[in-house]
Amino acid sequence: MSCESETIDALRESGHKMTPQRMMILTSLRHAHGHLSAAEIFEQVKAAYPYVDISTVYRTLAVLKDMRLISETHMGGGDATFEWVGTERHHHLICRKCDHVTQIDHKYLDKLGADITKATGFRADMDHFAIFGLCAYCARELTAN
Amino acid sequence: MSCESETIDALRESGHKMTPQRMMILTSLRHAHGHLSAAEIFEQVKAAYPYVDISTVYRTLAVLKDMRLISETHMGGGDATFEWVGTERHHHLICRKCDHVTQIDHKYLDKLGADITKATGFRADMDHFAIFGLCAYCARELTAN
DNA sequence: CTAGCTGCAAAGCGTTTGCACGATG
DNA sequence: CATCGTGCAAACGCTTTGCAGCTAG
Repeated sequence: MSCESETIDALRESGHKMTPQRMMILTSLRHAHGHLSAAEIFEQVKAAYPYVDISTVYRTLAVLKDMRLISETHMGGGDATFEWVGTERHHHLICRKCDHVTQIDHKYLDKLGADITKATGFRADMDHFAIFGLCAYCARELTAN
Repeated sequence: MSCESETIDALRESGHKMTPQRMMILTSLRHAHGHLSAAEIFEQVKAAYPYVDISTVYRTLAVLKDMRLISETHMGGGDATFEWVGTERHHHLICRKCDHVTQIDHKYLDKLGADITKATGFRADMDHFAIFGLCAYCARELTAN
């Protein structure tokens, strides 16, 4: 798995150790195209390494989040989801009626971030956004009534 | 408290009953300028009506949220916050370093909502947004290092 | 009168923490 | 060999739910 080497180096340089558990959590997040809950990561890792504990997953996620290698998002449901901060950024549109999730391109939010910084000096994290609303289908159905 | 009358009517028309508890939760939310957690609402209501239960607060908040009279936002900390959906909409900028919260005007997000609808048909709830990032002060401090 | 609301108590859920052992660098 | 990470188990805090009695319309 040499494709993870720069991540491993980043961890080491910030004083963290590399363990098989962390390796697998890392791989799980990198190979997942989309967001994973802590429980989903736990299941994936456990498939290959049955003795991992959910607390190890949470602890590793906290480290990775601090290093800003992953992002955490609360999508309305009880649990948080985590996602690798890759190059192609995207954002989620979550329907509050049917819970369907679609994605939108980063370009829609890019300008917003720039505007906010210009106006207030605040540097918004524009990695990963969860926007709630009504999807096209549910909106149509609701106005029909 | 005749200033709440249109809200009461709205509740009645959607088949809900008006109770003293709901009245106070409603008042608490309307008079609060800003966001309140369920626990904060609970405390406020309990001050005037000591026998309320926290579960009543949650149940009422669920009803109000369904009717879109209030909005729910997860601001990073463990608990959700609720806010009256008034006329002047605003959004929160939350610093991930110092946890300082500032507000921005609705106009910055208005166009974003319109763009998203045009592109995807998704009707975004642009009532209340929580945007994470670095505030001007922390951003300056971080780049200085 | 009857659907809906309340208080109470208990459970549920995702998440966090204390501890002693084991692994990493 | 010192430090950091792990598994285990238990605790945690916010939120939800079942139930019997009460209340609004």
